Amino acid sequence: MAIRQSPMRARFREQVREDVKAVALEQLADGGAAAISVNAIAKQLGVSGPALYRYFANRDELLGELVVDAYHDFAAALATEVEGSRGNRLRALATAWRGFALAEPHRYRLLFAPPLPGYDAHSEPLVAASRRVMDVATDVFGPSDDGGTRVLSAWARIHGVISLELGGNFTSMGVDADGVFRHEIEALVHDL
Amino acid sequence: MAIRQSPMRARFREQVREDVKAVALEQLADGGAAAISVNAIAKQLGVSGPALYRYFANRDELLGELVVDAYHDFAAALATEVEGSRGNRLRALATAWRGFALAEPHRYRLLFAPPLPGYDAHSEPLVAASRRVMDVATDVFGPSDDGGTRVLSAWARIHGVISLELGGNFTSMGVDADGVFRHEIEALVHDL
DNA sequence: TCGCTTGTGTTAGAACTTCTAACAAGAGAG
DNA sequence: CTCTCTTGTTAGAAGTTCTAACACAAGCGA
Repeated sequence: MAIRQSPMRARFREQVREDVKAVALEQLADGGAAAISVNAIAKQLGVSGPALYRYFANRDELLGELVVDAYHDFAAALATEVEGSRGNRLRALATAWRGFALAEPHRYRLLFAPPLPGYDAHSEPLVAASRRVMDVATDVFGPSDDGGTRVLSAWARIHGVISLELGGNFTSMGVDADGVFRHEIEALVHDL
Repeated sequence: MAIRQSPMRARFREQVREDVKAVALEQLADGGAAAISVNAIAKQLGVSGPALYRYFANRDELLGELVVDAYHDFAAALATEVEGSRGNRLRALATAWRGFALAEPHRYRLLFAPPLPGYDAHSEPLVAASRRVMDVATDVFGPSDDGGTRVLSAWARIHGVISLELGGNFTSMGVDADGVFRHEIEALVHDL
């Protein structure tokens, strides 16, 4: 089955897949990854349950595609912000980074706290997708002479504050998240 | 119902709750939070399904207790390591931190990437539990004169590398996690 | 135009899940 | 001994993912 020679069919399939993912993103936005239900998506699209299994092998495949998409959008957001920046590019990178994380926290979590039980961070499309983010970062920090340690260190520092902010660890102890983030970024800029 | 005057009864209840949580931790260890099933726990304990709802109002309450317990154990692990340290206490803190995260990654994730849909990071017991971790950190970094920014900054940096390591972002791009962590810690020590 | 293949939808249902309701039976207190 | 409180049971509702079997429409070849 599924030789799928007709380009019309292929286009249609792709369209349906996009629709499914769009609804899944809505469910992700309010409720998190656990709230994504194949059944509910089908109902909202006006089709009935198992129809969607013609387009996705299973729920995990759908989730996996959301992760890859999120990586792409994240990388794109970083790239456009960095390229359109007139001032310090590191500051631009960090700002865009946090902007994405705060605008779509559940989607950001998808990248760094994968909820998939049998999640494999080394799978081909995932590594390729995450490399795009690395490329943007490497572009900002210059070619890595130390095997990427400097880039990853900066990555870790940016992600660290944001991760705590998303977890609510700042507001729960009455600390100004904005202030901590700015402080951290200035320290980062200073160190480079 | 449930005046629960008898201390024997109370002890028995507490014992059962501990047993339930112990099995839940097994399921958490292999499979993550999503793999925790009330039904499966009951089966493994030799009782049948809904019996456990006499001890936990629902699955979320059980998950919530696991989070609080994890916070306590995490704080305790940090405290004993820091106190028993002869050398640099910051290094000891960071080492213990990473040790806990690598030994029980799913449990660590429970702390910083809560999987509960209606998760409230500001709930009383949660804030209290996380404050214990803060106390240990504050003890290492000295009294906070800047509203805790310095402590949280260090917290963010330590958590940042570990979070990326747990996510597989290092190995997937062929970077030595050990090296990045050591580099980050030395930088942190140097900055203070 | 006839028929055949391919794709896509349907419903039925298996095997799970959480969780409620009703009931049975044991333990402790008076 | 009795009465109440607590804890277990089974039945079942409502939900989930996902498979199997079936129906139907579209497009292509003869």
